Amino acid sequence: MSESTEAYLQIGEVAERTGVTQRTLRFYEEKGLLRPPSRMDGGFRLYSEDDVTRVAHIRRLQNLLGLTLAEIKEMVEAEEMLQELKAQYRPEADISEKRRQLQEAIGVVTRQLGIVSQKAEQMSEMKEQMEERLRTFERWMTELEQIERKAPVA
Amino acid sequence: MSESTEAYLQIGEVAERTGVTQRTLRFYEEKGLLRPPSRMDGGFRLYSEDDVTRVAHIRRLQNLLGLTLAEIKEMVEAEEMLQELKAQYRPEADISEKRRQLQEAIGVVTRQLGIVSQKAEQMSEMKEQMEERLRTFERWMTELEQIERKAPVA
DNA sequence: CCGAGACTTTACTTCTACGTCAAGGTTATG
DNA sequence: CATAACCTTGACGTAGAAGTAAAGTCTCGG
Repeated sequence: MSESTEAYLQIGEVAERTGVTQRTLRFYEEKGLLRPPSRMDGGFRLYSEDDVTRVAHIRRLQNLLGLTLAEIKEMVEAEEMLQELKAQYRPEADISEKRRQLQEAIGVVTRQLGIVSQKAEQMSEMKEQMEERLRTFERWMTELEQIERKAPVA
Repeated sequence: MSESTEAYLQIGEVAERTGVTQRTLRFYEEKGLLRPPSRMDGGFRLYSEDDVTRVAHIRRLQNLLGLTLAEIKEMVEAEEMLQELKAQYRPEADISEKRRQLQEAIGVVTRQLGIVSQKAEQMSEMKEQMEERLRTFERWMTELEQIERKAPVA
């Protein structure tokens, strides 16, 4: 096989490399989170490295931000737009349309950034609380040990 | 009614104050996330202020960290332990047992802190990436506007 | 050209975290 | 003591995010 040009991956490999199941990959495709990949003549899906990256991204959005797949879809579509704009940045056609797209992309990212910032902040707060709690525990432990030293277990 | 001594709350009030439904409160109880509250003679649940706090805590763990209720239960049980230790800190009985409990609590909190720290860090990373992305978008927008100024829309 | 293993779609199932009645008991108040 | 407002348990339903099984198709190495 020509494993040189672009190194396409079958679903099994993508699954292995991303840590999700094949079912999940098909599911994401079905839900519009992954663009339908190209196919071999026989119908086998052929993914690109970009797809692998995207899956990783999706998972991070899920795990870190706890977004639903519907919400993630929105985010992913903004990425999509970015890619498109990047690609066809030369053809100077229809600038006002590009402006519109760009404006929307900025809106989406701004909202997302808001979410992330807020969560990040709350997270830090929580972290400090837990550190404080841990210090308390450890102080108690020290005290307990001192008591034990004075009056050892029978 | 004696609304003086401890100000117990019925499930409706707790629901209102915590922003979750009554169903959710019963559900959390069922799942062991909330200790079964005391009851009136007729069977109505009577919650304490502590319960309200705990529900808020549970919700934060859900929203911020995206933990499952099963995972949250573990965390909440550590809190429980903390409360217990705090309460019966005077009776000097069975110090080695207390030590054991304390040690376990420290372990749990340490693990939790690990999770939170990691997530917080990843969150910051993500935030920076998004800020970077946003700057890129805005730079492009500026460029587009300059182009438009030179060659206005027909 | 053939068989093992990878892949396809379709369909049904599971799990979590509740929502939504239903039918009836309790409490506070006029 | 009536009655509205509140609560009880129980049972069934649902949305999101996949898991699993079935039955058939494709690919590739030998």
